[in-house]
Amino acid sequence: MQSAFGGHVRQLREGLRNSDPSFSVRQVAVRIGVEPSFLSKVERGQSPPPSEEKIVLLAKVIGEDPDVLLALAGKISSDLKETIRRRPKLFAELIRRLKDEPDESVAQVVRTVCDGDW
Amino acid sequence: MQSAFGGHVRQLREGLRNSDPSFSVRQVAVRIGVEPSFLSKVERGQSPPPSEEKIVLLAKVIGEDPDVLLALAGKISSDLKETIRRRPKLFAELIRRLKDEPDESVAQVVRTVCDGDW
DNA sequence: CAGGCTGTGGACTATGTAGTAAACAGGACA
DNA sequence: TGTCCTGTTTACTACATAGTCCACAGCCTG
Repeated sequence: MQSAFGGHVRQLREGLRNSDPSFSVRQVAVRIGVEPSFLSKVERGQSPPPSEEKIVLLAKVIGEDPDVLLALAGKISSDLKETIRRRPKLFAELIRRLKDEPDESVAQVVRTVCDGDW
Repeated sequence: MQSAFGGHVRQLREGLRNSDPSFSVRQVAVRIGVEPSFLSKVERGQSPPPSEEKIVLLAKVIGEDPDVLLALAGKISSDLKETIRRRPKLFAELIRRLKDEPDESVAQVVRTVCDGDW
């Protein structure tokens, strides 16, 4: 596979189209502000994924998590980038430490942050 | 200011040049594998920062933390990107939760991960 | 059978990225 | 005074990103 982004989008959109015909390539394209031919090519992997902005809009329209869709496009939300960019050493170390930890451990850290009295 | 990257690099390089004349624009440029004219432009902010690869090399040569130099260039190390990309929901939530926490709190989390029995 | 929808194909474009190549001007020094 | 190193200027290039625009063929419906 060469990106998985397009196929995933197509699958979600087609699913929605079963109950609502307005989820056609053309109409969804218009809703996110691109040409239908472009969305068509993106869904078939003939064009690389669109910009972050369009991906976020698309996520809203097809009901997917924006971070997940961005990840499938090989991108990362610019607000996360900015957060890391502001304290690079701190966040770089944190992320590298958690890199190989299982999901549950990372989730535990998230919960700790949530509960803790800092 | 328009990027701070160039100025920072120049400052570090000039500092090193005081005790070792081999830290000239030309020679450092050769060491990291770019044309001297390019490094010159980068240091003066006349060209945008170079690629991640060159920035990491440059960091080694001038003795700066690669993550810090990448941050000054508005970039993030690709290994961090990849880690987030693999588990987008998990890491997105973690980073957003820590976004506004003080350095010490984030450092505490890092230590927790370090010590903890997962 | 015309008009409207559907998806798609091909050509093109503008901007950004990541530099190279060649030449020029000034200081040091032998 | 010639040559060597210094930083810098200008022009140019190759490739990626992020799309647009127009055209076409197929289906359905009044």
